[in-house]
Amino acid sequence: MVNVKKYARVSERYTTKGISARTRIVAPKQRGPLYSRATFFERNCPLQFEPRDQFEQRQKKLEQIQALGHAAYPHEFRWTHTPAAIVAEFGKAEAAELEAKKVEVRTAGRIVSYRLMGKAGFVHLQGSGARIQIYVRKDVVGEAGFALFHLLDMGDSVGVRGHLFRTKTNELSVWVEELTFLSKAFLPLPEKWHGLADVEIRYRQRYLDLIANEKSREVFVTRARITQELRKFFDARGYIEVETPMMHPVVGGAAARPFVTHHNTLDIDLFMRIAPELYLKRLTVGGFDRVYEINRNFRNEGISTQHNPEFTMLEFYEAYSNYRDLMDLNEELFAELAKKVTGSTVVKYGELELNFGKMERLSMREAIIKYWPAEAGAAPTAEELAAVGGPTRIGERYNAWAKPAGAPYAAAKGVLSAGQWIGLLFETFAEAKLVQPTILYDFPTDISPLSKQKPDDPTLTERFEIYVAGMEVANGFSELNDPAEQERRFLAQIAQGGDEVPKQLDVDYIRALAHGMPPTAGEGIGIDRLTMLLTDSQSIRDVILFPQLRPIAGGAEESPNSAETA
RNA sequence: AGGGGCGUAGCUCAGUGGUAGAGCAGAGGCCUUUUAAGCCUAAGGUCGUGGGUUCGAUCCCCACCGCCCCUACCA
Repeated sequence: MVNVKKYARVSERYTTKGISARTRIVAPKQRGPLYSRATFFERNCPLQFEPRDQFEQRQKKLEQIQALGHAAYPHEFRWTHTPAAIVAEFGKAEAAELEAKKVEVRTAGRIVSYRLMGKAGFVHLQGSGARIQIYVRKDVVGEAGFALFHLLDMGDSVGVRGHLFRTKTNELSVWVEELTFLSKAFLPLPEKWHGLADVEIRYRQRYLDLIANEKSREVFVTRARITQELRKFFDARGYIEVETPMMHPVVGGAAARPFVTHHNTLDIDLFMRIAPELYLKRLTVGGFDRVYEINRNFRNEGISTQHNPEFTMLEFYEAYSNYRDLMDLNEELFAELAKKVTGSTVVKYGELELNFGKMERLSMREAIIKYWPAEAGAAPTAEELAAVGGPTRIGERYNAWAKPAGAPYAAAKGVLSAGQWIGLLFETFAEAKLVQPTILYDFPTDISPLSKQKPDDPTLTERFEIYVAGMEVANGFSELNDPAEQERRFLAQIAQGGDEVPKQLDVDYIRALAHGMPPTAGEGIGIDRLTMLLTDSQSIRDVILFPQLRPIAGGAEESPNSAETA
């Protein structure tokens, strides 16, 4: 709980009532102890943030800046160079050259270091992802300009006009002739050389993370480049990008628990989508032969370093192709993407070096044979895995060893079909072994309700997944386009029951298939995980700007009247 | 959900069963080429919360809360 009495006492000392209405700030709610309501005498800035002493102090400084004749919140600053542009253009220019040219620049940024030395001072401005030092002298900017300089704090935004030079220590700097106040920071920046280390604040107040941690900024710039390159890749191949509904009357397209929401006027429950798949395939029926969507999916499941309740997926569909065509396309896509984004097809990921230049291909049955633990006895053969009742026997044989040995146990929920056993065995001991980019193909039909069966073996489908660093990053298949078979599989799923399975038949999807869908291959790629791999991030929260976190206990619900009623 | 770790000044961290420590940030002063600028002064803490043991708890014990990691479901 907020210590109301303490704040009330402080408030009497530092009243902010002289500040004009225009200086009000609108700020996000924070955890309880970090903010409170102003007292009756401080209506101009109703929310008070911690640290209070600086919050008050800096508001007073803004008043003084206004008293010097500056606007509290100027509307623009015309610049000629961003800090990054100065560094890029003149980073190598020598002192004599700069002196001769006397390059005039106007640039702006946020103050990230501030060193005042009597009648002069040095400041670093951060903007456009770079830093440029500025040098402010009293005898150059004048009495009024230097008074303004005195009232600046770390975190403030300023603009400067001046020329470039190099200091004694040879740092490229702006010799400031005119200083323009742009915006006041009432709250301090994160600590200056440890930066912002508190991961919770990094996620909750991402803006601070982006200011303080260059690595974090780079991750999100890279993320933007990834989606940009993906769009280029598909656009160049004749695809069109679409947006399909995020609110679905019937869940489908994946096995996952949905979020439920409600539409008031229609008075119906809607499901936040768990996959765009069924809508995108309706579009291939409609004649969009090559179509993709990059957007959010929502799954009401666990949160972990690899799972966020909302995550971004690229899904794409290509008519007249099959899953082999997609495998080839993926090899090209991953290699090209890695190269364009990181500069190399070999990418560092933690302790690993991932080679996107080449993808191993392995069928699911081969993976089980290959990664079968040697201690568990002789590995099963391909014939055993294909035999009637084979997978069940193999699963029981594995578990008979795993349980006493303390190895990962293949915990079957209820009675599993042969295909379910294959999938379970793969996940139990093989999946985590797929470190280098691997295309794992030929999934059992039982666990692939939307994939087309193999012509020579109806127990298997033409489906593959891509694994990297033990993580599933993509899932694609030759799309099942036989409406009768699709209906049979949906009904089998519904009969199977369980939270993760659709409970309702998507009749319109079957009808769409009944209008005839060309042979089509489709795939989904997890953009968050892909970004993790290409930015060397170990947690999905490091690649999602505002990851879902547990709400702050008490804080957000703090009574607006608590200070007044205390 | 189960197991492990962490929680001390605004930040990063020391520390002790007997009145709480540093650096940085913030305030005041000096300083016209600094860059972790420097020097001087003062200020800043319900040691996560609640119980218990004790003459006395920030420290020991218990519970709870929050965050992180691992495992389970999942992409």
